[in-house]
Amino acid sequence: MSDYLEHLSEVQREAARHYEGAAMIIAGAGSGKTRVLTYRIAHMLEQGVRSYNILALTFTNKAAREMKERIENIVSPERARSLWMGTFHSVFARILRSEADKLGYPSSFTIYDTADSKNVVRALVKEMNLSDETYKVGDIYSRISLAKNNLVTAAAYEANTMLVAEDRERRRPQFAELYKRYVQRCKENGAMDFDDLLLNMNILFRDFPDVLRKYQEQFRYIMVDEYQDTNMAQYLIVKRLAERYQNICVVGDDAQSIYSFRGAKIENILRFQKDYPDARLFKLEQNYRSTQTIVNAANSIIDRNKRQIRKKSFSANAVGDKIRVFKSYTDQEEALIVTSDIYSLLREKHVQYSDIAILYRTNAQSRSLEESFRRRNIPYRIYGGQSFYQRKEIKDLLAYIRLVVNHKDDEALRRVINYPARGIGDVTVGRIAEAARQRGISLWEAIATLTPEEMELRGAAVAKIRDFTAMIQELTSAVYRTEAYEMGLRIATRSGIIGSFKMQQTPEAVSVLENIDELLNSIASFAESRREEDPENTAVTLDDWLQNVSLLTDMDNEKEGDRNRVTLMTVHSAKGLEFEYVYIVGLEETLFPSQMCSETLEGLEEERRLFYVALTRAKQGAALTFSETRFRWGSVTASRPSRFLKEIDPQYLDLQYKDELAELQERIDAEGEEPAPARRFRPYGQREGEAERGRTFGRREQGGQSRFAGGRPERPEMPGKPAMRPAAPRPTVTPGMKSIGRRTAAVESAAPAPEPVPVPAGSGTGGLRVGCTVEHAKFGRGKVSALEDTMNGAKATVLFDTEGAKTLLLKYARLKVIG
DNA sequence: CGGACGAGGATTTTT
DNA sequence: TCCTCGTCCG
Repeated sequence: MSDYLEHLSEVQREAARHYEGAAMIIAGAGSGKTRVLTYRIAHMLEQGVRSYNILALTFTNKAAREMKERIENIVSPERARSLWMGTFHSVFARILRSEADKLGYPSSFTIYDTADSKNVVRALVKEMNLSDETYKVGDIYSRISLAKNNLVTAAAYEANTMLVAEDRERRRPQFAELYKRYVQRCKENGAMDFDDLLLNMNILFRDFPDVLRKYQEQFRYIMVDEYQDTNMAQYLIVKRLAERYQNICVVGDDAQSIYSFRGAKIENILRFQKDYPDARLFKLEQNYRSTQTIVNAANSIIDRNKRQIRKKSFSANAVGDKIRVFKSYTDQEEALIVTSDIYSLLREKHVQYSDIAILYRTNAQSRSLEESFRRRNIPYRIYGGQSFYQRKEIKDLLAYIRLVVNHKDDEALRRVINYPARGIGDVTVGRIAEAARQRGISLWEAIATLTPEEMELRGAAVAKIRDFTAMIQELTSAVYRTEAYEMGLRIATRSGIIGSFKMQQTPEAVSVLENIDELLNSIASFAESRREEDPENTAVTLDDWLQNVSLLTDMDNEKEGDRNRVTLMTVHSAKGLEFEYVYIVGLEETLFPSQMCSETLEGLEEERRLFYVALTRAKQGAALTFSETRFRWGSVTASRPSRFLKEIDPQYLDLQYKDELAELQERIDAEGEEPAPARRFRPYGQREGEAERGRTFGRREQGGQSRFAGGRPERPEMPGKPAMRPAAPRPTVTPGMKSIGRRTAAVESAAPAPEPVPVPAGSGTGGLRVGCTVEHAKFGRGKVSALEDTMNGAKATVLFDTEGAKTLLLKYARLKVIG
């Protein structure tokens, strides 16, 4: 236990042992940052620091969980138990719940995800009779988010003549009003959106000095990981918390800052030493992860960025293989090349599926890869944002749970009042909404307390509303005395959701039921892990679970069966991870770098950092691919190789299409550094303006926080809710996996014995022949009666047993060959 | 009121 | 292509 520091290099050890006072650790990719943080905390605990005095903020829940596990292994689980470790959002949600009354929220407030927030905006735009052309939901939402992240409240916004003038210029004069109503509506609904979690922390600390003081005392030691990706709101929270003891350690790498679109300010890390003049600076420059080739290649790219803290990242590992570059003609061929290359890896090096990752710029790119993997029996796992929770059935069930726990949640109520269909239509809901609006009460209060006459309801609607109200009431009364899983199941059953799908015998319905089952299972395992952590806490209720759920992502659930699979994810989600072999696909102009970002220098530099992040995920080897055409926006578009391919020092590259090397170089050269952007694809929202405005907020705010207004003290303090750990295990989901057919394929494909894949010329038909029996997720079984190869890919005419003859494009139809 | 059907949009990245 | 939204009819 005392030799744990010996696992560190000298710099690492120094950084780990320095825990009194401020410190900044600049940690290059693969420099053992997590290790340092882990040992640092372990060391503090060994030195007698109490675990509950330590706050460690990470970027993902997974990172927090893993770090905590490692710490527990070094010291002991008991000693590490009360560490405050988690994402900004989850830690602050926990604090806000216990202080909610001060800000006028219920402590069981709902956390709105992006989709919920957009629904609110959509409803408001409608209510205010604004054109949804000029007031595009996405634009409005991101502007609100931008304002919040820069601590500009609705009141401050309205009072800011400059911002208001800007909106007028942009023909969106109602924006300030919209913002105001949005905030109001969320509060009425007892809900906070993601940005509120940060903004409200600031308001809390600003308006309640005693509360701030309390947390300053509690968090005497603060650590922030991925500091380069913190935004203004996060920065200020940390600054306030650390003010008293100044025991703050931030870790980051400016070269890996990739979240400016979300308001992250790279300045925060650049400014740290000004904020804490006594701060010690540690630079971890040795990369222990990757081969020299990979590190050097990555450096050769990032060196092109102007604004950065210079550091010399180096590797003392093997030189390693060159980075291979593949070219394909279509995105499907690209997928095939990757597939077949994976097979060679498996054959030639002793590589497991789980050692391999495919990284791409946009989620949409996963499609062709997925398809190819499924066809060739490569087990894979897609990590895609929030996908599981965006499934309709999941959102529906969640809405029920939300409503049961928090009656004020109008969004949830609207969603479920007629789901499953129970004869409460728009007209009825409209009348209720009107009655509620007139009285300034929530929809729930309306249906629960008003008479039918007051809501102008008559006939069948009255009884239906009464039944619905009674059902919710009955469920609510059970929540706090029923175990979480049990309660979840009861809601799913009682609401009629399960019943409505059980009636249908379609494969879709079965799949929906499976998803619901997975959600319920995740509740069960959440409850279980909570009980493990805290044996005295016998009653884990559904609202405990709910309060965490919107902060979870796909990353947060890993199932045993998921172990040995190829990982598919966006570059953004790959941050902080590492793999033996990495494929970065879709290296084309307008895709990577993204069209939206490559028009400004800042944008382009961020894309470059993104590429740097992607490349440095690889330990042993990396391969890059690009395609000449790609299926985008519903049709095939031509694309050109990414400028990043040219930016890598060619000595580290191994082009796999030798005869065309010259051509490539020529072509890139001819096109110059800045290919003209294809303007026609540009959407309404003016990105440049957006960026400018972002800066405006920043400048404003630094000078005067006085601008932000917020909740005033209302009631005395209430006892806090028991603390929550971000440990809810989640079901395993392959996003986009809709039909059972697809799921089965994914599971079965865990087959061993990889076989070589021929790289075909016209591979469209994938083993299909006339006369084959096939299975289709929707149409069931059928017999192939004709095959045809067209420009668009192969087509098959299938005579289905039940559905008759259909002609299907093979690249879309998921046909399973049976015999 | 609710289901069927047709039109049109979708793709930046995430807590 | 797939999905969502709006309209229309039973």
